[in-house]
Amino acid sequence: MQKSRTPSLLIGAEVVGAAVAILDVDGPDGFTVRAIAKRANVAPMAIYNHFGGVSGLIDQLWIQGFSMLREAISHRNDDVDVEFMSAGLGYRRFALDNRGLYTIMFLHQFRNYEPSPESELVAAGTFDALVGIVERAQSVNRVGGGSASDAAQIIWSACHGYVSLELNRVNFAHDANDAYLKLLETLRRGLR
Amino acid sequence: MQKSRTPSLLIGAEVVGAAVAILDVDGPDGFTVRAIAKRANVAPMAIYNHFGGVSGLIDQLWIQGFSMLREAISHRNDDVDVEFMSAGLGYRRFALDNRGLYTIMFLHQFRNYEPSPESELVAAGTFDALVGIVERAQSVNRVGGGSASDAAQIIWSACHGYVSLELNRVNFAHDANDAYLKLLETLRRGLR
DNA sequence: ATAATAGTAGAACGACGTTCTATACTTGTC
DNA sequence: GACAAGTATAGAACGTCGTTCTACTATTAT
Repeated sequence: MQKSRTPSLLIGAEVVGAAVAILDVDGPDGFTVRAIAKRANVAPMAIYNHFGGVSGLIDQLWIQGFSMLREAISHRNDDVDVEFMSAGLGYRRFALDNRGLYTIMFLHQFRNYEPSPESELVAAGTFDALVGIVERAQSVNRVGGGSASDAAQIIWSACHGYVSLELNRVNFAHDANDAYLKLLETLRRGLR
Repeated sequence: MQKSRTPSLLIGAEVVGAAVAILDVDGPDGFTVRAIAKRANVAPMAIYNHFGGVSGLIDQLWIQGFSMLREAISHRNDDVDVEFMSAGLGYRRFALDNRGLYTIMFLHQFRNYEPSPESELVAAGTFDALVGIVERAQSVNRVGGGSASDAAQIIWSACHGYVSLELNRVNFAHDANDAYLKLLETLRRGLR
């Protein structure tokens, strides 16, 4: 017996919300079609009708994650030092506040999933936002004159590595907040 | 009909070898009990008899990985700059040469797997090796006088982040080798 | 030669991703 | 309000997964 139906237009949002909630709480282990559908009050088939399967759903979450990350690191400021620090702090805040999305983006290789070309483009756009920050810092000689891409890759690597280890509970620092600040300062000094 | 038997003493090594080989080539997707057993010319049950299940096998690989990583970053040298750089380069070389082990240690959350307390100890020991390098650098004022653990965490974060993104093909640098060298130099300058 | 040890094959269980089908709720149109 | 089209639903089904159990047999030690 069929109890009720979720309107077409809402299904996408409900499923995405349920998927994120499950990832936040249970991690990849709880991320199953049946569990997501149940939490979204939706039939398992809905995930296939609306996203073309689990890979399509993950792709949607990937895109949402990189879009949000781009916003999280983008805080234009005339003081490039302030802009750099708030980008770095924003990166970590995004990861800690959106563990589920960060898991999809960086922490887990989902079965049979490969990011679509469109998803790769969004990720590249997020990276470009960071390159922009570096270029503005270079224009006032706060960062050395080498390749902006290389410097951006270095910054991203360091920030990602830190939160990645932190989320996996592999942080031996005395104060996690303080150590991250030190990391950002180290990058700023080192990149001069 | 039973064709032949693998002697008890060899089963462990055969299974570990097969598991690593599968991870290296196929990644986590190919990492199944049946596939590992087949490649090792062993019965699936052997994994349960010898390792107590998949979790036990992963634990063994985790321990082997962190032991090898410890060796890979440990190259005592009177010149602390040389020691630092060879540790950094050794870290990346280990990751690139042992993608399967690195996947288990950092890149994938395996279903129902939590590192055992013994495994955590080995990982902590690897981190301690890095702390030792930092302390020797501090003793000759090549690294600032703050917490050695914090500095080690920063270095580990940056190196892990770089190879993690690189292994996931998220590297926008023009020359991956060159950008990694820049990363190490940046850390060295920034940590003064 | 005999007995203990231990690796083997194979069936079985529940849960997974995925596909298919028939049903019945919703929505838009007359 | 009646009707047709669209679409979300439940449920069965397939193959594969981790895991457990059992009967069998190759190996090893006595």
